[in-house]
Amino acid sequence: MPYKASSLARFDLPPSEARRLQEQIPPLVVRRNQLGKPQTVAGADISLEEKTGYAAVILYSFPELTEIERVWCSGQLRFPYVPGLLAFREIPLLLEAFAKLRRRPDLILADAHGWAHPRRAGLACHLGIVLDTPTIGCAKSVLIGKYEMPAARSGSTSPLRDGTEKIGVALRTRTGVRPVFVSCGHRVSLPTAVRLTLACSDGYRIPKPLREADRWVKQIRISRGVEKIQTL
DNA sequence: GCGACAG
DNA sequence: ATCTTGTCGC
Repeated sequence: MPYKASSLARFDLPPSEARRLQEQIPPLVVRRNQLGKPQTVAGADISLEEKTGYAAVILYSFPELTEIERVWCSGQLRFPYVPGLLAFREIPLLLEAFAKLRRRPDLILADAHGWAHPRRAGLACHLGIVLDTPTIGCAKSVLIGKYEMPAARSGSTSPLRDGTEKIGVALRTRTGVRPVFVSCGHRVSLPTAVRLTLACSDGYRIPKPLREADRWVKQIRISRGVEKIQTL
């Protein structure tokens, strides 16, 4: 089943226009639960060498977290890395990877922020809208906002705020280890996003779907790099 | 003007 | 993100 089309699926834009496009996103973002009990969850990540990017998506059953299928693809990244515009750099390749998936995920974990973005239009929100699929933003560091360190215990949270607005949470996914930053992507409320992120965590800081996608895509990048050298 | 800045 | 060895600590 193809993904629903979106007028926001335009990524070959100059940074100034990309920012303008992002302003259209917040009103379209659904930050309440609009997902049933997810039966599957996908982790997506990108690895790069020079301008060539590799994207991988691994689909798991939920809540068992048993792998169902994995896909990857590679291509040239046209957009530079600009803080706040990560979506324009990574989403095109991610879309190619998701298109290869035989089954549509009920939920996607993105290695990026969602609502916790200067214009409330992080990659997780953008991807969720373009794919018309529930998404959660799960980032390893802050892009915008301030927070107090949550209690050391796994499961502890503390709000991530931009001024007076709570835009996400710092979440301990593992006791004694620095937190990850969870924010709404699309069709998932913040409390549910936290609950689902914890449900995808298995004793490591990074939730399993993202950790495994990251590990696999880096491995692909390296082996492909060697392949290239040996061909010369 | 200065510092911050997902991946 | 990626470049990189050893090293501190549970």
